[in-house]
Amino acid sequence: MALDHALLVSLLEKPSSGYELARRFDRSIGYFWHATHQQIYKVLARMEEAGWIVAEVQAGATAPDRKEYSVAAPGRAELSRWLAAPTDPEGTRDALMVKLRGAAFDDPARLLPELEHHRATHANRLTAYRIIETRDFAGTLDRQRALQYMVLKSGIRFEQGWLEWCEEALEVLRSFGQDQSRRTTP
Amino acid sequence: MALDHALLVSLLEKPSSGYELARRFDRSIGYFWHATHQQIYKVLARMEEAGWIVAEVQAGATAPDRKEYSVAAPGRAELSRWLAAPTDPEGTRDALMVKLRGAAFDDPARLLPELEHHRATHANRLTAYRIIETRDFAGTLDRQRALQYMVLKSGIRFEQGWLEWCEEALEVLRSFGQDQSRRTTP
DNA sequence: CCCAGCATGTAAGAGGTTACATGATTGC
DNA sequence: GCAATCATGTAACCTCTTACATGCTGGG
Repeated sequence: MALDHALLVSLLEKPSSGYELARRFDRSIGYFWHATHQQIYKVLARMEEAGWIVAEVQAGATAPDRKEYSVAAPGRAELSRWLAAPTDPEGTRDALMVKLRGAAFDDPARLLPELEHHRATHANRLTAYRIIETRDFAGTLDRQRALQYMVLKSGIRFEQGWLEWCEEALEVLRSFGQDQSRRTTP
Repeated sequence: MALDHALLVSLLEKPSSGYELARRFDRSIGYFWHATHQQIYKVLARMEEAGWIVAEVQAGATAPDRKEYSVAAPGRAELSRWLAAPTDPEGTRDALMVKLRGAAFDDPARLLPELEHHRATHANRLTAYRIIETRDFAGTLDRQRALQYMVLKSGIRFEQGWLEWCEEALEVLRSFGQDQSRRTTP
């Protein structure tokens, strides 16, 4: 149930419409939590009914009237409660790892494009993060900035780790290319 | 739909009952993909109906008869197809990052126990991986072993990154402890 | 005139979690 | 006798994804 809280934080940072939130979940916030607009609208409606957020309807300007949500006192209280409540680190679920172990029963070389694609993706993300780092987090930071920077830093660390691992995995897979045996269990 | 494939790989590595698979998903396989027994039984039933796997019923020994599943030709074909099909690196979803950004609107010190818990969890996992590493992956490795080792290495890299990041985050949070202002937006 | 962007949603289905349910065997 | 382990599942519920649906405004 953490999408609720991600939206609360997002709305505290800046009151927004569902549409705007959806766009932010495709960029900045999306780097550590992603969600589609369908999900977002549903959760916003639920939270409004619960009184966690309030909508200010801005009529006239747009086709369906724009609704700008902001966090109400109960929403703030709920966020505060959730912040102090312990959560276990989430279990990993990575299809690529399954594929690697599965490659032992197929031709490992078929994974090469996949791994290269992953490497490229992680390299791109790392570059994007580095740009944000120099642009937004140089010099002295206030408390909010410092916290945001910690989040960005986790992303940087993470992507760099992935990148290095991809290189290593590619080397290992390529070293298999020499021998022509196709399966370990034919 | 990747649990199907995780189970196929697992059954190729060793034909098993649903119960055994569930236990392995709580340990070795669970390090990169977790699933409950309820899920596993459902997917096994579906895959058996689809002809991907076959069950050998071992009657008599246990209360509900034990069913040992192994992968049939169509299952192998499906796995092969999936291995070559591209998948995007999955989007991150980390509640801890949401909490960090949320802490700017609350007392950041309340996150300390959570972060310490995370640090401890990642430290424990790292230790567990290191033990597996020395025990199972020393010396020369065949192809299957080399692939498994790559998976383990990603886990090690990952946990080490988390660990270092946790230390860093704890230091930053503690540095806030000096000033007593409670909220950025009161 | 058309397309991109803004803005809202509904609906069906797949996947995942939590709780419930049963029953034999083995070791203490 | 009791608890742990082996072994199978069902049911309710929630979340997430994918597809569908509508309609205005502004720029080229």
